[in-house]
Amino acid sequence: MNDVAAAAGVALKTVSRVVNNEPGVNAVTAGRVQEAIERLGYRRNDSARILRRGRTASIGLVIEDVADAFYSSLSRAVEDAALHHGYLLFTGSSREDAARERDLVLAFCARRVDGLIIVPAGSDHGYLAPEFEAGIKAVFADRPAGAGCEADTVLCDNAGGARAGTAHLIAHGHRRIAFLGDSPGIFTAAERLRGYRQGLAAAGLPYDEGLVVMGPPDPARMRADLTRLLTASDPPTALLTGNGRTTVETLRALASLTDAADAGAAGGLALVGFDDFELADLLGITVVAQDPARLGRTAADLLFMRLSGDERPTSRIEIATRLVPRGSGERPPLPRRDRTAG
Amino acid sequence: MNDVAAAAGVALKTVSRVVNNEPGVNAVTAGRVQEAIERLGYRRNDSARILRRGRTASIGLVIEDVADAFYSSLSRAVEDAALHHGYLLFTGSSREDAARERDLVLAFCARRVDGLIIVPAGSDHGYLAPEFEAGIKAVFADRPAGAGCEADTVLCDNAGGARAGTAHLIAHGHRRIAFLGDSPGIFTAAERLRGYRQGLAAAGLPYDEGLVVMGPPDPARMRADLTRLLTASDPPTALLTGNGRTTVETLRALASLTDAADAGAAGGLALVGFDDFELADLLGITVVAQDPARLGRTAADLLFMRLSGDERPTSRIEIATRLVPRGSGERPPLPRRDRTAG
DNA sequence: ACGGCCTTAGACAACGTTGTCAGTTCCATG
DNA sequence: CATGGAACTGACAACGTTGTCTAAGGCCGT
Repeated sequence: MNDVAAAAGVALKTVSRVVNNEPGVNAVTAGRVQEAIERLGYRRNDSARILRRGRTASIGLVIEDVADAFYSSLSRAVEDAALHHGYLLFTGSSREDAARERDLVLAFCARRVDGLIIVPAGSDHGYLAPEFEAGIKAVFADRPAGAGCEADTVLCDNAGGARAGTAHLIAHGHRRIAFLGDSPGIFTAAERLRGYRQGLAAAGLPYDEGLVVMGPPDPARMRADLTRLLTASDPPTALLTGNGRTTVETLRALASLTDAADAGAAGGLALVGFDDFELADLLGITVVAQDPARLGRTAADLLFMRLSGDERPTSRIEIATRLVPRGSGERPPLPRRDRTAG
Repeated sequence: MNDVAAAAGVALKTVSRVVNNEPGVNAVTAGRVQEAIERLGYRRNDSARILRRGRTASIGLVIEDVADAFYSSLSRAVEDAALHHGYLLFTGSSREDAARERDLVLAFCARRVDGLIIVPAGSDHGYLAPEFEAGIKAVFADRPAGAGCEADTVLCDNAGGARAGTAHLIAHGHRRIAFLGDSPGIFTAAERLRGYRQGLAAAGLPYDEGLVVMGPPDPARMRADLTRLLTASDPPTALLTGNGRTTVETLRALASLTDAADAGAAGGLALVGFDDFELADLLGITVVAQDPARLGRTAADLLFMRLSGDERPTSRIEIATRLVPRGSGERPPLPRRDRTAG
């Protein structure tokens, strides 16, 4: 900018005015400055601008994994909102690691992002206190913040969705419904388990721990668990899977079991998956659909309202789920076979 | 930092040394400073640091759409590499819009990112010249830069993959193979068309323009085009689809056609899809698999080599594709039916 | 002709760091 | 005891902007 000023024979401040389209510069002078800018290929240094002005016009987004369809949809919604407000977006994946989440968030804060949208992996967000003190705004998405951290939160109606999925299966005649969820430490997984239990209770069905399997969606582990479930003395006739990855891995496991000798009840199992996924329509999989784009958009809207000075008490928004019947969830229970004869 | 210095009764510079773990500070002093830092909740301002040091330890990634599985895999690989090198990542989606790509890139440059990884949407990258002049490093991924822009480039072997897919179908007896590609203006789409033609030529088969349909994967348009293709007098017995989205929409269209009255040859069509996708295994879809993670990793590696001073001439790397047979591509041609009798 | 206002332009400090250099203290050594 | 050097600490400028304040000149009304 100094060079431009020298080249155009004006003061630094005049160049600044031209660059920022500030009024009060004579058209002729502005033209001369413009010409110098182009001749020198000058581009404003936003780092200095940020330092001087105190606002960075950027926000940070911490999700669990960009490569996951749910989070990449969310990501895109946030990105659109950011662009729309003229903000730039830092992105990082926590990979379900609380320390990594913390490092990312603090790195973003060190860059003085104006706001954060966080899908928390950890359950302790005390580390944010000094940042809040310093005026950073944060919105939690998909999962609530850990205790002692007051912030806006946007969630899916996890329990409600799981309850609806369970009720749907029950309405189609199922009495033994297994729940396959992600690690119970994950908020959404726990909530969906809760909804499943509510669904059973509402229909007067007993809760059987033997029908519940939880853990990260590792193919080998899931295949083993499914085999165990289906070869038990009183196997389930329906499955409720707890998230997209789990649903997909369940389908893979079921396919491999159907091929194998110990196929058992795998063939006619009813299935409802929590979270929609690409091609579920073609595969005829009934799902409880979330709306990750809406989740992201809502979180971003909240954040930008805060950034524009909104000081209302923090809110907690739940986004409704929608049951999409596609066939797999409407299958009636298979008549029980005597497995000892198989 | 000033406040911390005052609180600890030391000079600014000493605090700086402590914060940056520089040697030459007495343990006792360091302790006092540390204590003040914690008491005041001080966090270093990286904006100022960046301004002073000239390096931002951040890179910008411009892709086509985060919500697309191919790009989100690529994204994740880049993110991992960035994190590994201690860099932060700006992300933005161009949405296949050259102007948006340009705006994003320039915004990143204004923030003085150290490097860029770009999946170009536009074909003119003259706007980058001043940035290169200023020392920015850029790597193009998935598609080459427009004319007059010398930079490292990492591509898939698009033509080779399409050639292999075509050869695969020919090897299974097909003679009339349709190609369904994305808009011909997109580099990868054009390259894949080229590979398809090479594949035909290598087998001595004629190139029939009537068997080629290109355009953005819009469901309605694709359904109409497929219907037209399959109800023609001499319909194809096999399809080669040009990317993930196209494959998926083709499957949807085929499913809907099979339901409909004018099903025609849709049922027994062989299909090879360019680009692998989630659940292709369960659906039994033969694909020419790309490796987006490797693409991203390679691009990031190249970039970080440049950032660490590598001055070798720019390179252009092609990543091999891999044909994954899963059933749909191994179906023999259906015996031709006399459509006038149908 | 003069004072006041508006337009345009520039000087200067400040944003919060870090690199450079200089100063102080203290210990070991001659 | 004097001296050299190592270890530690601090003063100051600079990074490239922008906000504030002041100055110069032209125009208007009186």
